[in-house]
Amino acid sequence: MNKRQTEHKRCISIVPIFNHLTEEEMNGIVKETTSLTYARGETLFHPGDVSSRLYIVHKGRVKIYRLSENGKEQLVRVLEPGDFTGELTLFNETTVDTYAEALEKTQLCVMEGVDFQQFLLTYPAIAIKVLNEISRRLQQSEEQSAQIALEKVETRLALYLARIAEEQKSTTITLPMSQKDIASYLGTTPETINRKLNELVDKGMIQVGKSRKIVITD
Amino acid sequence: MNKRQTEHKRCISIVPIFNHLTEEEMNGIVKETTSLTYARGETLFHPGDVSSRLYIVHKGRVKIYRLSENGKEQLVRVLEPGDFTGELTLFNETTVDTYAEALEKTQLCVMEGVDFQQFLLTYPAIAIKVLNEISRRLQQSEEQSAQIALEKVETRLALYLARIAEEQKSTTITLPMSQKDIASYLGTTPETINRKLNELVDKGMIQVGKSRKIVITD
DNA sequence: GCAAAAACTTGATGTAGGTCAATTTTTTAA
DNA sequence: TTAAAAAATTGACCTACATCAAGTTTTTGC
Repeated sequence: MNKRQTEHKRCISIVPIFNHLTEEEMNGIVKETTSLTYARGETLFHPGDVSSRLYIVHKGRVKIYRLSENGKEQLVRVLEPGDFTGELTLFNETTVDTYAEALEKTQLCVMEGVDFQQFLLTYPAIAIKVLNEISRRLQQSEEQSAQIALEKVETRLALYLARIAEEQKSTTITLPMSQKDIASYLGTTPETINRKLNELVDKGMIQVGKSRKIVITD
Repeated sequence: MNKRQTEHKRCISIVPIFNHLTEEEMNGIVKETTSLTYARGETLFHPGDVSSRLYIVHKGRVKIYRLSENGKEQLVRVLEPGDFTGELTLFNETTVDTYAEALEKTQLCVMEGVDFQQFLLTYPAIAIKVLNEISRRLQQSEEQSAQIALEKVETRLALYLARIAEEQKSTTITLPMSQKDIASYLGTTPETINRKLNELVDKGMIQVGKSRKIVITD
């Protein structure tokens, strides 16, 4: 196995949906993937692309977002190492309808949709893992939708901070993105996020430190 | 095959994800399903239930919705005959977090999650079909989320009417639900929907008739 | 390390649409 | 068929948040 393949394998092996495979099976996938590297700010794909590729993040982070006709941005999701994305409607030739942009220097493994589909047919257990992951995302997306529709910005922000605290298993958290991106994710504006953060400080619920550090006191 | 089984089979055979199965395969599923009937307004399940069942609509319609803490409702989706729902995170024991309520007299086929999972392992092609369907839903949900976050109510309503027109393949449409439910679906209030409909009439873009009929002139 | 870019901050002002309330119309179910 | 319930309609008022603008601070990339 050459150096490039070793690199791919390292990528595949960290992906939750693949990580229970045997050595041999994993090598099978490795053959089908190629590796790509993007610099911060570079675009992986954008609406109109007809790619049906599966992207798996190896190192770095990728943000997935949409634009409205008047140019406003909605951040859909941020991919961390081990996460994947791509048009998973593997049968129908669908057009991409989101933007994907590297938030920092990012390395990905890429697989053609048709290969991935073949792979799922060979390993149904993986298909079910993928199904689980997509279902989880669907549930999250529907919850997000409901929150934007029903909750005030302050509530959404508080819920968001609580989730980050849970993810980071600490009441001292580092925001994983800029206030601008948080605003875009929560369906509001950077100014409002900033003001609401201040309100939470005034209410004694949080303290804000340098470089996106926040201590949750309530 | 007895009468009840025939009934089930009729149910299974209309579901897009199952309808390419052979006679024999279909009979295999039929054995695993039971039939349920609900009256208009009855609840199929609600948050807190730990059921992992798969529900397939045979006749009638079911609305899936969420409630915020302050009691406001967000309509997530309406299931028509052939549609399915259920916690598809088949592995992890997840708790239901939505309400499901029959919009009219509704007949469903029900399968236990564990049976369904076994089924997907046996027929990987069906797993991929389900994956396709869930991916499509995810895409729709993310689009919905972005629209609520970024677009004005008038735009959302116009897009909604356009989609209904496309679904019904006509510029004379019958709204599939009450203004109250449309409001809930679009993340606004019945009063606002009513006013925006009137504005569209004033602008000469639509005409409204009796019993939820609308003619789209623009 | 430094210049440029991006992110953050704060104030002033405007408005889309939410809320409340009361009436009329339509639908439902017995 | 009809009474009761639900849905639609309309008006008056209010507020959460967007928008615009103008600094200030932090981060980035060379």
